[in-house]
Amino acid sequence: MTINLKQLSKLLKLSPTTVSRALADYPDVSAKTRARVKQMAIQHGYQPNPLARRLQKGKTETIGIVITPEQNYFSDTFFIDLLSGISNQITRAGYELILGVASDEEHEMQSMRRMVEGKRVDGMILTLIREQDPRVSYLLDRDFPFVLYGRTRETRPYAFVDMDGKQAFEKACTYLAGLGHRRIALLNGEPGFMFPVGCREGYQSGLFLSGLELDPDLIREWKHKDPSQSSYRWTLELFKNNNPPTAILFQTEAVNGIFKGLDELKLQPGKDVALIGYDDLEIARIHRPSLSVLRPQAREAGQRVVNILMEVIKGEDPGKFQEIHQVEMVIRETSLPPS
Amino acid sequence: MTINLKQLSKLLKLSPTTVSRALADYPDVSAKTRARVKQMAIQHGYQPNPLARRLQKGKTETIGIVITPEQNYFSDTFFIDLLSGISNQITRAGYELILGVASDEEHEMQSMRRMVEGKRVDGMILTLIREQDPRVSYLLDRDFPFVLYGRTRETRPYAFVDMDGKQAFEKACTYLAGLGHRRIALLNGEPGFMFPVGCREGYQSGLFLSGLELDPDLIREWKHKDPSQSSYRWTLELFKNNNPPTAILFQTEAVNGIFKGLDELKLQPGKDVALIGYDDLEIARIHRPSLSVLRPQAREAGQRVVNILMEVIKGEDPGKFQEIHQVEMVIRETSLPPS
DNA sequence: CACTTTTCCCAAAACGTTTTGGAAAAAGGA
DNA sequence: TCCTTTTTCCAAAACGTTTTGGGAAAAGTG
Repeated sequence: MTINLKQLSKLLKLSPTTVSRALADYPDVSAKTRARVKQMAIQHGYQPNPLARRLQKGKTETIGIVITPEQNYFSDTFFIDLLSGISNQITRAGYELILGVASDEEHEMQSMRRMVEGKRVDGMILTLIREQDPRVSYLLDRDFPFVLYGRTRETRPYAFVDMDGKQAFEKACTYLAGLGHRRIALLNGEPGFMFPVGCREGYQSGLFLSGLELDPDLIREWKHKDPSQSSYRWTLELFKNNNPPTAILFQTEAVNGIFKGLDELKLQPGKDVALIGYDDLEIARIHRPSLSVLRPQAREAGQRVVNILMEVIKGEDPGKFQEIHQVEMVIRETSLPPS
Repeated sequence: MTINLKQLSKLLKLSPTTVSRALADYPDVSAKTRARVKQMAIQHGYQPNPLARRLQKGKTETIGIVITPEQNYFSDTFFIDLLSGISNQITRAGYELILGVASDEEHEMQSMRRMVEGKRVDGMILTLIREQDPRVSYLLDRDFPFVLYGRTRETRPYAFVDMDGKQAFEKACTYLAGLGHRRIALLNGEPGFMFPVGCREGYQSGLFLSGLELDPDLIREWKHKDPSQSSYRWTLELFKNNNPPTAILFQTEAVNGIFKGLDELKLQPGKDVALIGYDDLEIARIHRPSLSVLRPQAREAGQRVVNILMEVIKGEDPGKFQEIHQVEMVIRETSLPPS
């Protein structure tokens, strides 16, 4: 059915060497034969066998990524957008994306080690980064190429693409303060992960810039394993306060719980309590009133991650690639002045 | 760093042949040397280079899958559960899962062709199957191994694992009728896909078994691209009926729109309208009242898909593998008798 | 014309396995 | 003991590429 290099070269009455080099645009094959080779290759639908090529080149032409189901990041459009950017860029480079699905931290590490130590990939992409992330130290220790989507606490240089969560939350916070809100709550992601750290920094800095004082009673953290339930409980909690918030900042993942809590408290989202979420999930656009959000460009970030990883694989210094992307704020209907 | 077969055999003062055969448990190597070889292999952490092995064996040891972002199947736990079952089973077989992300039908096909014609995979897994699915005919035409999660209209024999959507909806329908509901609506998935076909059949058969008549006004279809919005509109529509439903069957993906519609109509889910959804998504468990659902076992299905695919790759007749899995019904709080 | 340079092509080696087809050594049978 | 069978090992080939290291022919130079 499919033709290989030897057969193609026989057809052309050339050596496999020349055919290979013609297809790879080496200068030491004449323009005429190159054209002839390429034409014949197309005509017979020749494609070099990837396995043979990779073996010879000593490269797997493959990138690995491991996801975890608990990772509610997977919910809705955000993660799939990131993955889409990653996948498309990898395909464009002629590479492959191999996927591991791990049920917990231990299997996550195990899956990654299989890829790395089994010589199954040239590089790794990591998401949902923890403050202390064993995956990062593992890869740094053996000098294996990788790029983080996110950041971690690590002094050695490494490559990452991250969203500017700090600046985003600062922007949202000062925006709300500018509308007259003085009691702004933060329903943040779970500690241990790196992302909530930036959110909190931005929140604090936003309060400070607006001349507001930080009240620890207005900060709560929901659980990754169970965003809706935990955020529901914390919402009720927040309003037990005798000086309750008039606005809440949060990750959109937690929105169902918040809506539910507010509903139970007979508070109308947007009207009685201003809301701004991080991530523009479907529910944010659908809901009435529609939810104001901070919108990271996941697709673009995914593409950058891959481009950077390719450079790192080529041997570039990972420390050179540390990108922090701006996050846009989309004002919809849940960010009005306090009533 | 890592050792290869030649180096290992030198260490053992054996030929590469013998070492290779010892590790593969061939009977023509003595128990003693086999033990010696294995011990040394473990000690040095030897792992055969997958590229070399695959090239020699003429197998990629790789399975491909292509997903699309619109595929709101991706939402929440369902699809990730399926993927998790697939991934784990593939890993167990020493294989790899490569992932394509395609933005539309055309790119979906393109991505699959790259995998198949580029000799990048030994088999394909297909999800979100359409009634007429060009992917299926493509693969059948070139006799390439594949397994469907779902079914399609195709006379040639092929392997699939599917959920018994028909039986599930029949069960839900008769259950509701048994409670006294006489006006049961179906908010079904988009035509063109295969899945809603079974749902509708089950719905009709359930009505029939309960001695109820089918009213076309009680059947509506939401759009894949926009489940919430379209189901919201259809919910409002359903209750404009001068003989409105007292119960709705639907796919849980569409639940947000339904809740919203009912809310606007001042109807309480579970109390004024009974609801049973297909798929046990997080929202179904979280919501108060909690949603009664039909629960497919996605993880198990994923594992079966892989096991079957392995058989088909070995050359077994695909027609032998056609599995329809039972779907369990979970009664929670939204399936009460009519008020 | 004789020499050097450039252009164009190729044979052979290499990548790291597994498989094929023996062959030597040991064991069994008479 | 001699012949046959079984056990245990291995050299060489193969998988399909790319790279290495030339080498012959053509073109340029004086």
